[in-house]
Amino acid sequence: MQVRLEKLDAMLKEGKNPWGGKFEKSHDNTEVVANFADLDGKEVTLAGRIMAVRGHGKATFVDLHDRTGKMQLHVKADVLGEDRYNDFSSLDLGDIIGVRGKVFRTKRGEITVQVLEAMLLTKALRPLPDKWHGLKDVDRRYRQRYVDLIVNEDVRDTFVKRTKIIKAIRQFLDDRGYLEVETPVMHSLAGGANARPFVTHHNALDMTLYLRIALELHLKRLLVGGFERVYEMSKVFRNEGISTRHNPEFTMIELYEAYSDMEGMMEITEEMFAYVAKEVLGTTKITYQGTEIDLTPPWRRISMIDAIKEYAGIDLSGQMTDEEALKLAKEHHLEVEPSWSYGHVVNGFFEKYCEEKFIQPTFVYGHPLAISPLAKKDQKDPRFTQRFEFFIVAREHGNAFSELNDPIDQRERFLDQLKEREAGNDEAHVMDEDFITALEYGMPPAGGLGIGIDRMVMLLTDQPSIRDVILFPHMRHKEKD
RNA sequence: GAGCCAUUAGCUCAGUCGGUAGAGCACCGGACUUUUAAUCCGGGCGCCCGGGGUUCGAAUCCCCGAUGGCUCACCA
Repeated sequence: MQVRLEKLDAMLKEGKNPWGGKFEKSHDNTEVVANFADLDGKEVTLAGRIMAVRGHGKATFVDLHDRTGKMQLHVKADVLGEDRYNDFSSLDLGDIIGVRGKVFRTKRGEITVQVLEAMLLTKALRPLPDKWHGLKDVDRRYRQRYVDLIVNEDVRDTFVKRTKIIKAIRQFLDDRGYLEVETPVMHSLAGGANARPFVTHHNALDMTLYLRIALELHLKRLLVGGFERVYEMSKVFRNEGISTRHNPEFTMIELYEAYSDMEGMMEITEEMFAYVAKEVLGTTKITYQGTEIDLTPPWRRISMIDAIKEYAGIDLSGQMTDEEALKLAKEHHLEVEPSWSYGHVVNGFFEKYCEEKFIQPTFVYGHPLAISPLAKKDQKDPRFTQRFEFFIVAREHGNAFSELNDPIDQRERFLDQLKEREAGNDEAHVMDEDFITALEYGMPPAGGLGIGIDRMVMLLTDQPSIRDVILFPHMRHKEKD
């Protein structure tokens, strides 16, 4: 860096501008390669970052990278003249330059641009990481993602794919008549999910606000308002632990469709995954961390009670009291909370014995009422709801239900949640009177679905950690030394 | 929050039994006009994550801390 600062000083003294300005590119690098037949022998202007230099005395080869890829430049003293050749030679790896030159093919067959004119557009003051090993230090890769992106091509590819995935989801829903909307990020009540919120404060109104933990309750208000198909794909925030599958702020899509139900949401889920995989990867058969995953619809469907029967060998289908359920939990060494009822025990067994089994895409439906305060009851067995979660590579990717639209039932469910909260569960839902008022105006029967976008991107880009699909993941504040 | 592991040159990594710090790439100087991890010759490069301790002597052993990774817990 010291040497580069000296070079910068020298340039400034000579009256040269190391920080550039507008530069007209005639082509991107890969366009030159793609259109070589037409461009052979013609002039082009290119711009990008110097990523490799191979000097041969009075001639030099340079790899110039732009957003599309690499182009080899050939720089010769007898073309540029001695002085300007020497100027060029003083450039460093990492510098951003613009060039004008003639397209040709080298003896070795590589399409190359013979440089006729070159100008420095930006001086890089810091040296790049090792050209061969790249940047591996995970801490720095996440904290200084810009460096990661400069040197690690596969990282760039992952984030380009992420954007394509999100675009394909929008396309899929827009084609089905869905309306994309924006609802508030700051809520006076953090509802719609079981999670602890981030808390902030509005000074002028002197009121506590929460960053949203879900999109649910506002989107359902829009169903009341007459938007029959809506979705929002955006950030939500949960004040919880960080892991390879959890980031405190993450991207979620929730969609709601009037006159649909849980089964309609199953169809839309499997079709959406298949559509997106096909658009972005060209296939519905993918590999995740060495395991073949087949996203082709239809996916397996199994009830939660049947799953527990199959994988834990425990039959919870019969009528039983909360005490009996808790006793059963104890016998199987399932850790329980004092506030738990039958429904929590069912969920506990499911999480302990079943979740890890669902490698291939699977809908698990029929969640207990106690853990599903916003879902319609199962008409045949009111202990359960018309709700499903779906699992791929043993990870929950999303959650859906036939939406509860009975305001009287909804009020009771909220009251039950408040009891849980009083019993010590600080993630239980809060009462939202305005939401109940909205339901009282009439919300059409509807199916609703939420999908964790980051996990979906992990799956489709074969990345092991959520931090590999979030450009700037949350990191602990590094202590200043 | 708990356990285990890691942290050494700009980057990727070695460093044996505790004895004055090493390689490749990058960088600097030189040679070289079709190379592509170019090659060849020469050179400089260090708060060994931080702070204590043990020791004649610590990158190395011990303790505390920071940051990261993995696993677990939490979290649908």
